[in-house]
Amino acid sequence: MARPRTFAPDAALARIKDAFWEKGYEGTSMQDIEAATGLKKQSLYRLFGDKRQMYLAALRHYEENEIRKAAELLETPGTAKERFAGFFGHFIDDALKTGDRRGCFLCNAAVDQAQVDKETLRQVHRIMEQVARLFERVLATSKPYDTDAELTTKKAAHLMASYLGLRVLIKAGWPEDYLRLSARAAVEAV
Amino acid sequence: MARPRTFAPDAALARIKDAFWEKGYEGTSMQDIEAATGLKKQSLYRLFGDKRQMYLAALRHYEENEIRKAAELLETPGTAKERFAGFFGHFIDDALKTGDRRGCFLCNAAVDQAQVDKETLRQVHRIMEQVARLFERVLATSKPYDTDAELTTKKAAHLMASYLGLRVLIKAGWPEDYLRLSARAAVEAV
DNA sequence: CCAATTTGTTACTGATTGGTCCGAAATTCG
DNA sequence: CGAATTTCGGACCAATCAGTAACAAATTGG
Repeated sequence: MARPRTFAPDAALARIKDAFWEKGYEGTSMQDIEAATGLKKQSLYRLFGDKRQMYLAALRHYEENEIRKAAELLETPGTAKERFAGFFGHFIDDALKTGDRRGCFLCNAAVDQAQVDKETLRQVHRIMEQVARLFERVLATSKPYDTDAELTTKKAAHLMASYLGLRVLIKAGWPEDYLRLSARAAVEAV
Repeated sequence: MARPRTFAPDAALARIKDAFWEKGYEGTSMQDIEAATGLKKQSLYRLFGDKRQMYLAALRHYEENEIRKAAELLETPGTAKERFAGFFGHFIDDALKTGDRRGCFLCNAAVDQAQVDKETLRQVHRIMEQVARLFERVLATSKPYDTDAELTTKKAAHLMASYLGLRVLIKAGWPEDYLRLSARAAVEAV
């Protein structure tokens, strides 16, 4: 009884995520979002509410797609060191291969919006906690099978910082060798 | 022969730095800067050029003040581990005590402007390199007196990532215990 | 085929953006 | 004191911001 929409909302959201990911919240105008999605404002507002809700939806999309993909990267056989080496190496490879310097959307959001918007802060913290738990799971389920919970948490906390820091180093334009060194040291500490 | 200015340019720049530091480049309007400095646009533009130059000047001010202060934090007696433990601990203490969640301006700039503006990228990278060299110097001049240059570089690269990551964790609202764990692990890897 | 309903599109809103112009106030040197 | 010079302050600029209202096109159910 109604005209069906001519676009896939999820595909549009993926584009919105890309836009915010690249330029940040304030750096992305509604015009940018229109261009990225090929949709007009009215459709966007009807679908997502306002700009802030689009940002939060983009963050959720990042969680459900990119973070999920990253989690799968850790689902490999091998020792904990090997698994994390592959994980860290992937982001370096990717940045060098595609020249993608957008960094980690989660980290970007923490830096440029978590301060301004409490809901963003909550979401960022929640998703980061998820990642930390994932790291702990990997440490506990692969050689040398950490059993001390406190030690595991500490290692995971260190890996979190190392991961976020690495992605900032990538954004700051450090050369490949330096990134590899940093990643190697992080993994060796596991 | 001319009317003297009624404010100290450096003090004004310090305020501008604070504004950008807190809200980022796009998040800070000229109105915000007027309010922060107590100066009018005309004076600001005459003194610094345009908004982008104000940002770059603020970055330099950060380098010459905050980074310098941080460097002095490392100028303590003790082993390398002790010196870095004090260094990392300071930022955690400070964030908890003052509630200051602005993070590291250098890291913020890398995340939100290095991508957009090449000069910012250059400056950020240059200053970060300075910090990395400082870390290497500390590793080489305190127990256990690292002599292998490659190992020293690797440790410094790891400390850089750990430092930047820690400051992102702080922005993301992680609790004190977690921050301390992360810092402790980073220091232990030295 | 027609009425109901939801889509997409155009035009517009008031507010704010970074930046400029120009006159008035103030200070120093002659 | 007076001329030169510079700072300061408000008005002003076009462009852009996020968001809205109103209208036309399209599709489905009756």
